[in-house]
Order: sequence, then structure tokens, then C-alpha cells
Amino acid sequence: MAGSNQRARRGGPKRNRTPSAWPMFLIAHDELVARIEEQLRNKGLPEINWYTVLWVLERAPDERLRMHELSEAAVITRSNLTRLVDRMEKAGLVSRERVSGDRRGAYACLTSAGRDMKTEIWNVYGPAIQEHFTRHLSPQESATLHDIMLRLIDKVRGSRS
Amino acid sequence: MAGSNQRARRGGPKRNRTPSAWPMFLIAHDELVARIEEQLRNKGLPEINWYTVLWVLERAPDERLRMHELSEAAVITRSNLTRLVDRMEKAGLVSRERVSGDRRGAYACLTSAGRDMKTEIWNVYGPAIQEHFTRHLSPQESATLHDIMLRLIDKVRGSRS
DNA sequence: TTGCAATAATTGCGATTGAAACTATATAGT
DNA sequence: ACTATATAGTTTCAATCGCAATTATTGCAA
Repeated sequence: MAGSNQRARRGGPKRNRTPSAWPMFLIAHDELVARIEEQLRNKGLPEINWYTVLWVLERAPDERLRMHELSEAAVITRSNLTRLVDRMEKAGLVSRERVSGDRRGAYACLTSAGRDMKTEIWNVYGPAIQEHFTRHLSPQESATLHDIMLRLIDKVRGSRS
Repeated sequence: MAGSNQRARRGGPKRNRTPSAWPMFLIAHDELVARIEEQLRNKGLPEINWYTVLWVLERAPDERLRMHELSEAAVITRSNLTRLVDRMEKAGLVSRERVSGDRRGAYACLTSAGRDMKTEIWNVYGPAIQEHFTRHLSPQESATLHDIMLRLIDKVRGSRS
């Protein structure tokens, strides 16, 4: 393999490797989520997952979804969703209802308190996203970021099945 | 407020809002991390945090760092780091040493088993990052993503102090 | 030198997570 | 109809997390 060196740089400055975006991606995620959840907590509001569940349910036909559908739509594992819905039910934001025709199943249904809470969370969450995320991106960058994330999601999902 | 409508679209198709990149960012993170940690687990290797700690320590002068420095460099809260180092110490990958001149302090020091483990993890982690992340980005996109994440980190940190 | 705020690290505790096991019901193949 | 297999949802258990409180030490200022 002698001679296979690409552009030997004897004694020259170190080659500039393109820095990997991966570690920055991890750090940005952790810090943004930590900061935004801190802001929610400071206002006595629950965590992001609660908002996600409420958001998904509000858009669902009849504002209700089977547990497994909600699990998939909200990207929360089955067992975590069971417990999350337990807590949210205890807080009166959702209710469970039986499914006619499939006695294994359960619906998670949005309550009106849940609808209100969704708004209340958004009043803090929305501006927080704006302040810490959207605000610092050009429309161009937002679009690129969106595309990239979508592609990564698509690929990683494809690699499982 | 009558007349304040911007571009009324009576009966036309819904307006195209630019989709927010935020939810995709959250989902991409969760799915990528879940998938990559699954691959690590499948080979009997520990989670990403362990790698981060080993990586940071290896680059530190004398392969050791004060707990609070390591905490900052690895972006792990103080209390979580204490317990993470407990586990890693139990596994023989790092050791704690007293600090001369400050009896409150402790160093976390990389052991040779830790150095080996870092390599072993990287042999799976590196390719996994490539497979699920880097591989799907053009060099251009990687650079953009890196810049954006760096900027977001910078801004969110500035907003705390 | 004494007292008081700041710093380093750890710990306690309740909440949340992940993975595997479990229960109940539904569906398919024979 | 009968067994096997798949699906829905929950539960268990151990591991991890976030936060506030705690312990020990240091540095500073009166």
C-alpha cells in the first residue's frame, strides 16, 4: 500500500478534519431541552412529553387515539406511554375509554381540561422554542435543518425493520 | 381588526406554513440515540455517556480532570457525574485521586482499562454514527449542521448567565 | 481570628426510564 | 373447533435522573 497516501503533508500543519456535527447535535439537544423544560417548570407546567401527547390527541379524529397509535404518533414507547397516560389521567387531562369491538384496546381521550392545559403549556413552550431555537436560524437554515432531520428519521427507521 | 387579514385565501388551499424544525429535531435525536445505544447494548457495551467521559479524559492533561471540570467538559450535571464515575470506577475504567492543595477536590483519572474500553466502544459507536448520521449528510450539510448546533449552544448558554 | 459566603463533591429522595415478563384478547392455519 | 401465534396494553424491577439538601473545605473581609 505504499504510495496510497493522499496528499502527504510532511511537516506541514495538521490536516483540517471536518469536525463531526454529531457531538454538537447531542450537546445542543441536551442543553436546549434542559433550558426549555426549566422554563416550563418555573411556571409550574409539566414536561414536553405532556404537551406532545396533548398536541397529538387534539389533532386526532374525535380527539382520541388508541394507545398504540398514540405511542407511535408521539414517539413514546408503549410502556412509557402507559405510565404517562396514567399520570395525565390522574391530572384530569386525558381519560381512558374502552374500545367497542376489541376488548384488549383502550382509547386515550383528550378532556377539556387537557385542551386548556395544551394552550397553557404552549403559551410558554412556543415562545421558548422561538427564543432558544427558531430565533437563531435563518428561514433557509430552518428549512435545511427540517429536511435533514426528516431524512435522518426516515433512514434510521428504515434500518430497524 | 377587520381588513387586517394578510392575503385572504377564501376557499383556496391552506396556506403553507414553514414547518418548524423543532419537533423533527427532537424526534431525530431520540430515535438516533435509541438506535445507536441499542447497537452498543447488543455488543455488551455501555452507554454513550461512558464514552464521552473516556473521550474527554483521554484528551485532558495527564489524562485526569477535576470532577467539576469533567462535568463541564462532558456536559453532565455534577450529581450525575458523581454517580457515573462511581459506576465507571467500579468497572475499573477510571479512578479517583486526591488533589494536593485542595482537600475538597477529586480527580477522575483514566485507567488503562478505560483507555482500552474507549477504543472498544468507538469500534461500534464510530461506525454507528457513520451509518445513521454522517452517511446521510453531504459535507456541506454536515458543516451547516455543525455551525447551527454550535450557535444554538452558544446562545442557550448565554441566556442562562 | 473569626465569621460568612463561595466552591467541590456527594447524597437522599422521588420521579422517570428501559427492557423483559405478563395478561388478556384476537386472528390465522389446519 | 383447536392450537399456535400475534397484538394491545400493563406491570415489574432495576437503573438512572433531577433537584434540593448536606458535608467539607477554602478564601475573603472585618
